[in-house]
Amino acid sequence: MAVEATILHADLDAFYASVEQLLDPSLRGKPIAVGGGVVLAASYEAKAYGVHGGMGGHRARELCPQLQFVGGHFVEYQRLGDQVIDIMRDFTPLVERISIDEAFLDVAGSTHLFGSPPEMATEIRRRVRDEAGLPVSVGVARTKHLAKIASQVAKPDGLIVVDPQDELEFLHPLPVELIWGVGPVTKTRLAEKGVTTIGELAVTPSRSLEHILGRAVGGKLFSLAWNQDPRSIQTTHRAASVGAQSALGRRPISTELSLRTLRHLADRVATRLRAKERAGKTVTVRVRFAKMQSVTRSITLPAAISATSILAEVAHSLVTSALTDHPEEKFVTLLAISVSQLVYEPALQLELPIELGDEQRRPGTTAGAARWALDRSVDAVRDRFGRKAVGYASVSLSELGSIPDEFRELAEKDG
DNA sequence: TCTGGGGTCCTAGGACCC
DNA sequence: TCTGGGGTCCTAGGACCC
Repeated sequence: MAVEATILHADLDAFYASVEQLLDPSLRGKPIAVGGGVVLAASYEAKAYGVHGGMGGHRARELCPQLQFVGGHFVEYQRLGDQVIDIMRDFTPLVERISIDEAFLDVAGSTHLFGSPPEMATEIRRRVRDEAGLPVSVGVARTKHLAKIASQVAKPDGLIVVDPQDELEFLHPLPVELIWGVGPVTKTRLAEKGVTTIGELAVTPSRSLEHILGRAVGGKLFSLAWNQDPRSIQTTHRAASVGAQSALGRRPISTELSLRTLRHLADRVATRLRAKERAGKTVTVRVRFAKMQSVTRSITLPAAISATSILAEVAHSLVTSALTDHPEEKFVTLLAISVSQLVYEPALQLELPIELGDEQRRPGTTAGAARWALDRSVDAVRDRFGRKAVGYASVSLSELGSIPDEFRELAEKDG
C-alpha cells in the first residue's frame, strides 16, 4: 500500500509585519519593520532590500532608507495567531503548535471528511486569508522535516506538496541550511568540506559527518538528508525551563546594577513559574561581557524553588561568582536567569490578605514558605489589578532597556 | 550584521557510586 | 592499595530554533 503525504507544516508569512499591514492599510505594499533598536520582523517589501529579523535598526535603515518602523500590536499578534491555530484545529485535533505563527498538522485521520491533504492545505490557506486576513505558506509531505522544508520553499504565500515518490528529487538540490538544525557554524563547516547541498550531504559518509560535526549532529543530518525522520506530531509539551534576560547596552559592572536587574528578572521568572504551578531545582545565570562573549554559572539546589526573593539571591551569588572569575572584564552587556529541573508544585489555597508577619510567627513555618506565600499574594493582587499594582523594587523598564515587556512574551524572528 | 528575548538539545570532564 | 568498567548527576559551554 502506498504511503501518503499527510503531514502539513503551516507558517504565517512575516507574521508581525503582515499583522501591521492588515491593521493599517496605508502600510500595505511598503517596506516596514516591527521594532525599533532591533528588527523583530520585516515585511517582504523590506526583505527585498536585505532587511531581516534580528538586524539592528541602524543597519536596516542603511539598506533601506525609506524603511518605516512601526510599533507592535502585541495583543493582536496573539489573537490572530490563536485564530489561525483554531482554523487548523477544524481539520484535525493533531495540531502541534511550535510558535506563535507556526504549526504542524497530521491530517491522516480526516481525509474522509475534508478530502486529500493537498485539498485541506488549500482550504486552510483560503480560510486563513479570508477569516484572519493573513498570508500563510504550507508544505505537505510524509514527514515533519520535509513538510517544514516545503513550507519554507513555498514562501511567500505558497503551497508545495511533496509526493512520497519524489522526496529525494525535491530534497537533494536544496541548500543544506534549509535543514532544521543547520545554522551558520554547521553550514560553514560543511562548506569547508565542499558540501553545500543536501544531496552532497547525503553522499558524504556518515562517519565523516560525525567526525566534522560531532556524533549526534552528524548522524542526524545524514538521516535527514535521506529523509529519515521518525518524529510524530506532539499535541502537548511541557517546558523544561523558564527564563528571562535583559540586554543592558554597555554598563560598567556594579553590584547595584546586578542586584536591580536580577531582582527584576527573578520577579519575571518566578511569577511565571508560579503561574504554571512549577518550581525548579537548577538555577542558571548568564553574564555577557563586552565583545559579546558570555559565561554561565549554575547550581542545583536540594529543593525546587519558585520564590522571587530566593531566586534573586541565588542568582546574585552566581553572578558574583562569574564576575569574580573574570576580573579583567569591566562591562556587562546582558544578564539572564533560567530555572530548570522543573517539578509540579500546586498552588496552596491561601486566605487573602496575608500578613507576612503572621506567616513568620506561625509555628512550623519557615522563612522560605513565608516568602513563597508573599509571592503568591502578590500574584493574586496582580491578577486582579494588573502587573503594575505591586512591585518588589522600583526598577523601571526604561532603566533596563528599550524593549517593552510585551515583546518579551512573544518570540519571533524571521528572515 | 555590532546583536532583543525565550527556549531546546548536545558535548565533555569530573564527582560519585556500585 | 598502580587501579577495571559502567551508570548517573552536575556544571559549563556552544549551536541552533522561533
